[in-house]
Amino acid sequence: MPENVLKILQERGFVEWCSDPDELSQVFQSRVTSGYIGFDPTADSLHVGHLVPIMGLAWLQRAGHQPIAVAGGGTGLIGDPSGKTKERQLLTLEQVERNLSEIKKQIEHFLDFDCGASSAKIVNNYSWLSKLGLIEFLRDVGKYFTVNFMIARDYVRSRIEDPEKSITYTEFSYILLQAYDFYHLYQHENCALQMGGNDQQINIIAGIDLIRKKLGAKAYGLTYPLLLTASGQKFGKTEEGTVWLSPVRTTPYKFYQFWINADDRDVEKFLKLFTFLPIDDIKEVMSHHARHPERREAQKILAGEITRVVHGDNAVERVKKVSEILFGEAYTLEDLTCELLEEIRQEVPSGNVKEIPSSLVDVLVHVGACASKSEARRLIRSGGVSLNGERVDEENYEIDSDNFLYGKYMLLKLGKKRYHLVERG
RNA sequence: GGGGGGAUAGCCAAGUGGUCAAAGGCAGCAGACUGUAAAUCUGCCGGCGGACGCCUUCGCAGGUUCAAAUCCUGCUCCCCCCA
Repeated sequence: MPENVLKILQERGFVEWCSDPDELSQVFQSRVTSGYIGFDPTADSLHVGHLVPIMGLAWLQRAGHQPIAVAGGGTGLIGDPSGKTKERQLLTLEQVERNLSEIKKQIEHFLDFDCGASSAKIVNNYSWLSKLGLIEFLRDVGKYFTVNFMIARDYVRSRIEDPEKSITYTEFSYILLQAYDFYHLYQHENCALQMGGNDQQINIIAGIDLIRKKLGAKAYGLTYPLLLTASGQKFGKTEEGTVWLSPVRTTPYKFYQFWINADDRDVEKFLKLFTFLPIDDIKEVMSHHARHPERREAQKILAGEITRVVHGDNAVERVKKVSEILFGEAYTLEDLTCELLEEIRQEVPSGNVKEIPSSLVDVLVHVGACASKSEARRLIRSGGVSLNGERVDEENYEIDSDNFLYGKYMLLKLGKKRYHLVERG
């Protein structure tokens, strides 16, 4: 018997808005229900910001319902103007396809595609949107929306009123396509629920309206809260940029570190949103954490759980070990075994250098750790550089063979958290 | 159309002929302290070079001067007031 997943989602902080919570709860309890979320194929990888919707789908499945991930292959060719102040660059068909195949692999880590009635599905809206004729579209979809409704939206109106900005017909039409998606899925996949970020509320409502007007049927919508960190930053960004799920874009080590660095005030929220731990377990973790916040137990569990799902068991073990050494009590040369260095090499920026300059300053520049010699000197002078675990206090430090562990590795630390491994090639 | 004020480094903001690469604040970087935190304290903070030096900056373009962010001329943009 399927469960009322709405209750679970609410408990875990996934629900910002729901079109009809009471009725939707009934539906969840009475039958296996399909719900979908759209993913924009604007990049070849998802990032941590996408984890909320993905986890939402995963919970749906765990409660016995069917998750559908809709890849926006068609809508991605148009571009959602929601929350955007500028016209977007259109993606080419090839770009969209390439991005989609990568994104699909990432989603597959979270969803089961072979478990009977609640098997997950990935569909590409290009497959139906591309077949839609213009006349047909204007008569069968466009007729149901007034321009008055479409320009009432703030971000549309602001772009209409500001002559500097303006909005094209293409982007203006976007909402109708998304509404049509929902309608199509309702008909062909029996999908009665659309979920999305809070900025998607109006687009979802448009779909619900279209289904009601054309089919006289009832569909439901649900939005997730937009995440901000406790310190007011947009969730998912670090100084170095977006935290991606792709190990090519963000190494598993950096990914793990991102979660380890979560603010105490955010940890509980994150554990609920980004792990499958039962609420009671999370409560227990948090009560331990409250007694000894300095141990970062909650962050460690959070980081371990998510990294395991995204990057796998092996990666977690490796990344934990590397983190322990790099951030543990001052490590000594003996700790830096050859195997460990091999692993560190995979997790931090590293470079294979043929001809090693003789001065540390030059190495720092050569390896790309510092932009100029002046910058390198400044960093050394202020005590921010250490070599194989020992601080360098000499501005003109000269490199020699002894600095290379096992004859080939040199571990540089820049500041508190940046590492760079130089490999002699 | 008339009158007044303004444009300074990533941002805010002093400076009104030399001592100005330019006070102060914020942001940023690093160190100490910590929990790989917050707060606090210290140093750095236009660029480059082995810290003296060189190069590029004070809206733009010219000019006066041994010397200009500072004076003069023209231009561009912004704000306020009067019509």
